[in-house]
Amino acid sequence: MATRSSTPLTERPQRADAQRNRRRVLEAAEQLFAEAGNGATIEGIAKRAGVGVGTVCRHFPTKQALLDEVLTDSFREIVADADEALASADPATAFEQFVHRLAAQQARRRLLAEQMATDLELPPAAVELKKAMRARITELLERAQAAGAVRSDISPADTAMLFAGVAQITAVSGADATLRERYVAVMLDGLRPAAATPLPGKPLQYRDVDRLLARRSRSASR
Amino acid sequence: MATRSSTPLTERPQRADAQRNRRRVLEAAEQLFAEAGNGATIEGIAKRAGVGVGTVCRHFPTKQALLDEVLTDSFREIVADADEALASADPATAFEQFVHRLAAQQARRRLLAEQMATDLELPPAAVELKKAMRARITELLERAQAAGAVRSDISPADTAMLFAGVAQITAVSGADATLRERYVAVMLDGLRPAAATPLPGKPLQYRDVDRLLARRSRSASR
DNA sequence: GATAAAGTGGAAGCAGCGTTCCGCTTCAAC
DNA sequence: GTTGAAGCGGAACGCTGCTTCCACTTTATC
Repeated sequence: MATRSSTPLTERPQRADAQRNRRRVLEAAEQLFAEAGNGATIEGIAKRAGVGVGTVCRHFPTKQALLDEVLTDSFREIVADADEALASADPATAFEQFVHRLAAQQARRRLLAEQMATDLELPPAAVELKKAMRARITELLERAQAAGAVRSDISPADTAMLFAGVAQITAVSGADATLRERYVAVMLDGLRPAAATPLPGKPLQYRDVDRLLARRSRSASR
Repeated sequence: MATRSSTPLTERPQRADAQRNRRRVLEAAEQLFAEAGNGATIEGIAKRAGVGVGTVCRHFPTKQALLDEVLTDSFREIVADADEALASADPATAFEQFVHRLAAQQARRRLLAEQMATDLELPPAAVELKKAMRARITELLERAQAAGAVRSDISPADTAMLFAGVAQITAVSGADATLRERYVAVMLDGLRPAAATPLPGKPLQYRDVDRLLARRSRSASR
């Protein structure tokens, strides 16, 4: 959706078979990235999509471009999930529902979990979506806190980190959805006001997250 | 300690400088694996140790061998931490103390967190240590549960997974110790009987973990 | 100190993977 | 149908990182 549209106008639309192939590649990439994270190979993606490597590399000039596209889709879906949850009347339910969905997204796309925690370079479209996602998380959390359903000494960034951790470990170990939900539930119990014991340290701010990631990606690129 | 001792007896002890270099390589490897996980390169390790790549590769014939050695050390330390905690009189304190230490180990050695969740192939020495570690975790948890300090519907394997997740996300994102302790504390709150809401699914057993990992490492070796 | 074994550094070899290139095929406009 | 452009596959290329090899240096023994 991003790559193709560098055609201003007065230009031929993409050929039908090309469009079909592009979609196939994207689907294959999503699957393989989900299974193997960044370890998925172009050749593997091409094979699963039933095309040659050349085709993959024309539609997406570099592996990073392909990765960006998949990643952007993920953010889009998370934002959509958040909007759906926000429509719910009950703030507590909204928060819990969203958190389960967030973890599911991250588990399904191992890639996403990896990237959310490590890489800084994001395509412009994804940057916007990430901002939107953060705003939604903040709203969901603050509403739940105002309703007394969630302890007040944690921040949106804390929330994101905590559930990213749970999602990542279940995704990486190849566990199933039930196990993931189990751990999300434990995590949610830890966030209830009733359970709250004083926490060490201060709530994490989003700008701290960005600083951490910037520092890390500068030192060891991997 | 494992590689060198294939010398039965009536054989020269290793030369002094060789021993020194071996230790240096091991230290450098531990540092770099901790920082960059499996992404650390032999050349980087050699450079940090102040030796040539040839030297690294003679002491440790493959990268995996080096990795095994570092990993085995980690397990050893965890078992030692557990023994120390077990010596504590109060089961609740013992459990909490150990869990903080476990997360610290896993965060310090990003490698460990990765391997604990993904790879199956372990050197024989590490296999024994892993068993010992599991036994310790079980004992710490069961004592804490018997004392009413931890909810009874979670298993030792659940515990390991949960804290591995927290440790991994803080390690990968390069967060500091305070933040990690903060999240471990939230997690511990989630484990208190007072907070407990019914959990979906069944407690994870260690044999389930092994099955998961076996399946995963068979499908995508990465 | 002389000597032989042990150890060392780094260049060369090799393998995996992303990217490029080009002759051939397929589509779609006329 | 014909034709030209768009798209395709996969071999070839280059880069990066693990491993091997060997001429040279260091250690320890006599």
